[in-house]
Amino acid sequence: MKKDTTTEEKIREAARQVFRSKGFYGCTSREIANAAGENVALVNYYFRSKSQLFKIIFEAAMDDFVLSMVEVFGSKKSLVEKMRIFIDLEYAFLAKHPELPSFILNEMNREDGCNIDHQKYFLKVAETGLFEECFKAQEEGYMRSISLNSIPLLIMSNCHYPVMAKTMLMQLHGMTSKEYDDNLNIHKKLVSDMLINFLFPQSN
Amino acid sequence: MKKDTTTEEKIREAARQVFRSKGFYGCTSREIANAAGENVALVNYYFRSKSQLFKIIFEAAMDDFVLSMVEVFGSKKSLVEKMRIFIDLEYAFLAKHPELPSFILNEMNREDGCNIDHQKYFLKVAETGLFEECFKAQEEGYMRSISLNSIPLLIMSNCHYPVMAKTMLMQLHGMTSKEYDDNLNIHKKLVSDMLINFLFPQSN
DNA sequence: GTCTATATCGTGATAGAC
DNA sequence: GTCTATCACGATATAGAC
Repeated sequence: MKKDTTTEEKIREAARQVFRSKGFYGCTSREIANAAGENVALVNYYFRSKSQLFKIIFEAAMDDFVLSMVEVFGSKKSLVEKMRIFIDLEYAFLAKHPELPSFILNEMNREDGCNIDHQKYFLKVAETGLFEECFKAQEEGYMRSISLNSIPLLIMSNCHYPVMAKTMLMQLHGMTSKEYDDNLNIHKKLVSDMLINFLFPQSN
Repeated sequence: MKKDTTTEEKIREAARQVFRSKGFYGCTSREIANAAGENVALVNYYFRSKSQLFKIIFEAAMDDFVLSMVEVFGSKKSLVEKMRIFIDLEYAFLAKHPELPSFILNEMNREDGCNIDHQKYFLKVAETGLFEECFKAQEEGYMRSISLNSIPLLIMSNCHYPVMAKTMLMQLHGMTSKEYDDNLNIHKKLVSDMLINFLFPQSN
């Protein structure tokens, strides 16, 4: 079924998994090679260096990271609908990629940030017209008049943080992983209601 | 003015600063020694190893982390008042220690988590009686009946994430550090209003 | 393309002079 | 207590045989 995955693909996939869960400094080239079932020489043969390989993985992660935002907000639904759908999709997406928000934030904060042009990714979000649409809705009194900067921040805070803090929350409440997952589902509904009610007051 | 800070204190303070901003794997013993204006031998003379030193710094960070929660929620005010005060104090606290939430979450997620008993810190939060008080308020219809697990999560999401995501937000909106700080202040008010309105519906 | 062997460097930690 | 010198190890990266 797996078909003929090439050595290069095996290494890339292993790097993806290892880098995302441990970060650039948290792992070694050998660890990636082993995870791929290969040796270190091949890692450098295909990708020249650990840094180069990381850069590829990070950029792919940024693509994943902004893709879900862009897809939903670029669609033709009403703003409230988009918001609800986005939160739902984002929770589903993060259930599959729980390490992504921490990975992105941490690696963006590294001094030695790999010379990556982060900004181009965020331009994609702006290009969906999300901000213009919110501004218009605010003019019409349909949406609460708050800073446009606060809107994505409210959404991301309430979608990303809950998955980033999994370990801490399990300790705080003495939960198992299963119990945490159940709670996350309940929490999602709250977040959705709270944000919609706050951002679109008359939609009660 | 600085009085006689001992060598040991200088190293501890340097370690605190470096570990918090870069994490355990993100820095070296020599880097800490240099930051303290001393050499590596002294680091190990006073603290035996990098791991031992880290453990001390991490535990102090956990104290800081839960202290603000415990202080406010252990006080004698009404629940709504506590909530508003807590959010205010938390934003002020995080303005001084913006690296703390990322540091705690990241280091707790390390496999090699230094044999630290995290749980005892979170017991302190539970011991304030916060959860019982919320439960009682819910019984009385004063507070929205949501899972007790979701309450601290809503608060932390909206207090911690905004400071953790500083770099990303600056890129997303093309802001300077100063502009980010101004926005954060505006955001704090929104968060406060949103959470209070959601958790205590009749307090409008 | 793939492997073994190796060069080079930086790291944590310590020995030993003062 | 403090420093210099050094050890032992593991890291990235590459040379060179196959």
